[in-house]
Amino acid sequence: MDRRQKKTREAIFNAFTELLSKKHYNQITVGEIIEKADIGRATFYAHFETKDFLLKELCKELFCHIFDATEEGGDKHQHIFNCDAPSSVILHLLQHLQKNDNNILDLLGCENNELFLRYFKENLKELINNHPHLFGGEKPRELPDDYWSNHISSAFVETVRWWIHNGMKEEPQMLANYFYAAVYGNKMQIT
Amino acid sequence: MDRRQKKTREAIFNAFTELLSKKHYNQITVGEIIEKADIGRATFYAHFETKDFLLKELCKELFCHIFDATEEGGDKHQHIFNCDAPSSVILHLLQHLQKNDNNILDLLGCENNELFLRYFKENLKELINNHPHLFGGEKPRELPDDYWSNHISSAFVETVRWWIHNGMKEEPQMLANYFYAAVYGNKMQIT
DNA sequence: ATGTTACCGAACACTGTGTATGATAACAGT
DNA sequence: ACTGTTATCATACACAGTGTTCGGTAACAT
Repeated sequence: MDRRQKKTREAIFNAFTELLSKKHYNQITVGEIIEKADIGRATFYAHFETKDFLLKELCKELFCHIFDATEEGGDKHQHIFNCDAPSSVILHLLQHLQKNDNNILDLLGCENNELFLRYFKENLKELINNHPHLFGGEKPRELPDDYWSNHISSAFVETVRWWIHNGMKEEPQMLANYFYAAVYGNKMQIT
Repeated sequence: MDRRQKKTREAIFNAFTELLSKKHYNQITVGEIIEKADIGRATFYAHFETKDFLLKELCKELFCHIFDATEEGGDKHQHIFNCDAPSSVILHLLQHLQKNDNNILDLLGCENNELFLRYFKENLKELINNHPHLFGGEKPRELPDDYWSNHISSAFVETVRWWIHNGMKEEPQMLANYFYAAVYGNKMQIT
């Protein structure tokens, strides 16, 4: 990719991220973005069709980043999906969030968090559908698969939301325990 | 309240609701609303400061309607909060939704459902905080109160979301069982 | 050296917002 | 029935934001 393209794309993302952490998405104008990114108006529209597309691209990059970095130098995608201890996947995710790479927390903590959490949940649900034991635990017999994957993916996202909303005082370890206690009725403990 | 005011307010709500069921909130313009409601532009702004305020008012009315109508001629607010069988509260709510008073389902089913479910969840959570046994069941000891109320209110809203998204094929009775199985690990059954 | 491509800046048409005005008609109280 | 109040209307308006166009310039790849 052309060095210039990469540069402006980066500049747009940075400006957009910074603005998102300060004000609500709806109130951010393209004018503000290009001013902060210091690029021309036409250039912005050459990269992104609309503000909505920019947001979607940002979400995609963030989500990919989270799941790529979760495997810290391990055997690539195998690590997270076919992990020996599925119960530690959630721990990995939470620890990764805590490190705040890419300023993800700024975005999850601000008033725009709905935007990202929604996107996050949808992808998470899909992952769970493809890898039912991603988070370990057993589904109660009488529940439809889809209901259950929806339930645990929302439970996870809601755990994160609660965590952030309360100032992230708890350690990831504790959070993971909360999650398992709420979802699996305390039948599983992380050690 | 002046008969004229009531009329235009009603007209605005109806027009807005109809538009919401057809297109996304962000793409609805004040112009469309006043045209469908057949009122003057200035009149709209005499009632609602902005489109956002209109939405908030609509949410408020819907939520109040749901919780008022849940007690069907009973002993007023006592009925829902101090119910003999707390496990039937959720059943009441689901049955009420199924009846689709006020076209609530149109709004929950359309692409704007995020808007309403979010509002619904927040109020539900507050209710649960004030009436911990609204849905019955026991909280696992080690969980903070707030985490738990957040968990079950989201679980309920997510149940409704799943139901709607899947065409509402299940009976409220079945849905309630799903909810209790997921949240309380099947320790409680509605009879 | 040359052709390609990204960027700039400025201008532009267009859509939507929220406000102001003066006239009209429905309302409420006496 | 009379009167003052108030909600509504139609129109016009200033303003902000969107997305496009175009000719010129500089960075890029070969």
